[in-house]
Amino acid sequence: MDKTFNPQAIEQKRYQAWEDKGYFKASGHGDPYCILLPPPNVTGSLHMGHAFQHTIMDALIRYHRMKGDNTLWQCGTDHAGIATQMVVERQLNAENKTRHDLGRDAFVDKIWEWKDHSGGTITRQMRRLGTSPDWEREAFTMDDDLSDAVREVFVQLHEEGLIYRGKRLVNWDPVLHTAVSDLEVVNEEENGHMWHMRYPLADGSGELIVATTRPETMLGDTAVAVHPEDERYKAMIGKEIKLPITGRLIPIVADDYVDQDFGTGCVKITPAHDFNDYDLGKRHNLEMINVFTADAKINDVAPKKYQGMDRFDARKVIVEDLESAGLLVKIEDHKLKVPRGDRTGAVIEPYLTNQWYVAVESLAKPAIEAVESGEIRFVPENWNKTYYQWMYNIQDWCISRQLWWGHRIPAWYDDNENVYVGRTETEVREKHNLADDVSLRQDEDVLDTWFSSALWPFATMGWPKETPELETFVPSSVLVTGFDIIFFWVARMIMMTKKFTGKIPFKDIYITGLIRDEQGNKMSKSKGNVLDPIDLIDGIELDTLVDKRTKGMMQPQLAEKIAKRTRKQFPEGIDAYGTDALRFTFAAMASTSRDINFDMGRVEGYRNFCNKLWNASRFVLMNTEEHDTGKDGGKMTLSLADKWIWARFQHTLAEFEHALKDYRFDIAAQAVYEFTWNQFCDWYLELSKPVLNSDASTDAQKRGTRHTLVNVLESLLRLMHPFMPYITEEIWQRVAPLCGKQGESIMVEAFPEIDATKQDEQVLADIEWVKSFIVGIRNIRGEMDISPNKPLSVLLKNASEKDKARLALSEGFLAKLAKLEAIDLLDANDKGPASATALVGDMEIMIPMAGLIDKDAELARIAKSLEKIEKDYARTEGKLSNDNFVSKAPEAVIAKEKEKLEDFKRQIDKLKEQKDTIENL
RNA sequence: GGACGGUUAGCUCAGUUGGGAGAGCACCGCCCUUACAAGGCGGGGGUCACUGGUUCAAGCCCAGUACCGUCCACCA
Repeated sequence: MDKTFNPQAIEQKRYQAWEDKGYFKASGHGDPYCILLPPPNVTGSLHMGHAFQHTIMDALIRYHRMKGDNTLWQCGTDHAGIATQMVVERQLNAENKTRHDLGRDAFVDKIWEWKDHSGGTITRQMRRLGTSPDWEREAFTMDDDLSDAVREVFVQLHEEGLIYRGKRLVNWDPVLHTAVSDLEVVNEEENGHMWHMRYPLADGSGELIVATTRPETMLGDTAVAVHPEDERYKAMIGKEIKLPITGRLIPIVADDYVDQDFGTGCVKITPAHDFNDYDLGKRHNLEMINVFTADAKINDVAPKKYQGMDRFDARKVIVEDLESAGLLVKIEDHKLKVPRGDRTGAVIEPYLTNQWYVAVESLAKPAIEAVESGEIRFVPENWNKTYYQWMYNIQDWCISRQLWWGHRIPAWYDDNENVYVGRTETEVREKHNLADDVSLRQDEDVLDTWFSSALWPFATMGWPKETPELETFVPSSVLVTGFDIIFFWVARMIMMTKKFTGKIPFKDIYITGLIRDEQGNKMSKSKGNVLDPIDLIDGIELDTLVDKRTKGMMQPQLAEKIAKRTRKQFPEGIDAYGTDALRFTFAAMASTSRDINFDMGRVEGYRNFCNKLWNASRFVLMNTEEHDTGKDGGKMTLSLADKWIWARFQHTLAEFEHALKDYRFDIAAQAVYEFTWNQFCDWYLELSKPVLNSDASTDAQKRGTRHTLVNVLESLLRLMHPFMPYITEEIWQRVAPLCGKQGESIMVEAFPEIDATKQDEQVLADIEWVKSFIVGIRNIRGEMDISPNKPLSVLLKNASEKDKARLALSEGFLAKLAKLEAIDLLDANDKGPASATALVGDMEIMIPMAGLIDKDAELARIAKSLEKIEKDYARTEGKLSNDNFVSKAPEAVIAKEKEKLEDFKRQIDKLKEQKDTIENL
């Protein structure tokens, strides 16, 4: 084995072997355990959020697989309608072509071509991360099976009247030329203006001043609204305005919606271009005049002058025209929320079109109940409030998109615009008795990508066919995902799965935190703070990293700043930390907090941890390979340390499993780390050396220690495997045979089980005694500047029978670890020579000072600990002298305090005694 | 406007039912001790944001304040 752990050397070959052997498939026996991978976009590449969530899912999957469960990780990718279409369109644009040059069929073919060729990036990267989903079941939301499910759901919902078509105001993306759902619109506050415009009354008797942030929409105004109680305008209700520029006559209406105190108290109403105006228009039966084209230019309803102008150009011209007509009162600066498409960033336009909708109310009810009843559990629990808040106010879902890539809506129209819904055109004709010569054309639109994602829990299991998987793996065990898609995806899966299977889709929903940069900023290309998980695994040169962060930016002017910051933060580039270190980092950071600031220092720390494990294993192997490890029998005597490390391991194992049950991966990781480094390496390996290296040890003792070394390590590797699959496999292959194990791979071994016979509190206490003995001496050495190499003779004062018994059990350990050449007991009344002392319970360890220890230094050391203990003593005494405390606190607490007090007292007495002795030298 | 988080060591974060403030990194000192310098041994460092309350006892429970953040809705 190399002296330093080198992840590159092992990862690839191990993964290939696992996949080739089919270890990722569900075993078919045991309790079902299933996780559904949130299907990443087929266009996507692995980002830190994926890597984090996939690590957690893989840890759970590997754990349950090792526990013997019938474990399935269902994976796949999402066709990601808009994202994918945009990627391929950009490629066409580069060739100076548009999708319209190709036509729909050719364009869709082109996307499939792209998918076959380039769609595998993210699944390749998942493999680098060591994830173990059942790749043979990998699904794609546009696969035939899933498409069948989509059509089936659509038709059934339509038959029940839960899918309908309607002409309504929708969120329209004028760049993509498609409707989008509410969730795909992001509202951000931006600086804008408020224009105050004069609207003259038709009878010439006066005017109203309206305030608007969108003057160009005045072309479509069909009313002016005032509050019914507004004294200023009450008299004008019912009169007409002569709309400037168009000259149309529009009514003044009264409506509660108007806020008297905002703006002028007069609102221009444009029902075709504003959601609130739309509602108001319906209440008042107003005309709806659409003045925009699909790309948000002024259409031919408007006066000739404005036709064909972009909406923002038209705004300028209209404001100018109003101004020159003396109709512009003033322009104020005004902050407003601007709706933008989450994909394009284009300002979304409320736009009147025909779309398909899902009526969600009846679907939402059982979905809410599933969470309220506790059948589905959010972890952390608080997320259910977010879920309820949205679900209680849920709006009908616009599911049609004017795109080419996606599931085409299974609806056909005849020449009279009658609509027929069915699984196929043939079915439609049969069902509606349409003769072959009736021409039918299919709806041009496709479905929202999230429509098919909503079916993921059952469509991937074969629905609508009745399959064994549907029976076994619905509901799945846990959904691991981010809070950003609770509405988009989680809620809709619950609704659809309840509706079509009658079952819940998953029992637990573990909501992970969001990975941010070390300062808490969101990682984004424009901030130039994105980390690629693969770069953390493989490492990356500084120049390459700078290139990656600054190439192809939307705002190239930021490039220089980003380059500079990157060079400052990573002067040497990024080290190759390896998959296991990265995974362990993610596990260790997965606490309950909703934001996770990714700290490179931790990756480095856990890389060091891998190296520590590697070298500890090297030590174990050096001392066991080609030696008798007791695997074939033979008498074995276990040392105190051997028994202790087993007892300690039981604790760690219990803590790990308990933490995993609560999805506290941070606690689980911490437990493993602490055991491995602070117990196994720092103490047990050191404690094994005296046994292995001493001529006085018997074969049985050596065999016992070797057996323990190799078997504890082997168990530990299995414990760690879910977090760190590669390094544990690599080492296990060498270690397992020394334990007499024949298995092919650690990943199909059983997870360690708690062995009650190895839980031994007495042994744990004994080693604590040994440790404090050794630490006491090391402390004196450290503070008194006594070289660790200098052998010391120590005297023990006030040793009890128990101390003596423990001494007998551990003399070899003490001699070696504290580097002692002699340990002698003092008689009860012998004060002994002037010494530096350490306390182990009531026993004093004395290191005679003669020629070794400076008087003042030792006095200072005593003063320091005396000060500390006296403070503790005072606090405890204060408590116990408080009548309220003594009369009201539980007895156990009081007893504990009393015990503490006595302990402090004893320590103080001994320290004072020491002080006197030394002062009198 | 509504909902939900956060504030603990220089940094990133734990702190389970209230009962002697923790980890990693960073820092200081000593050490290349035959697994590991990506290491070993020892050490320093915190008014637990603030105010008040409950309690014998509060980082933890309650009320309020300040600051930071997220989501939803939205006034033209």
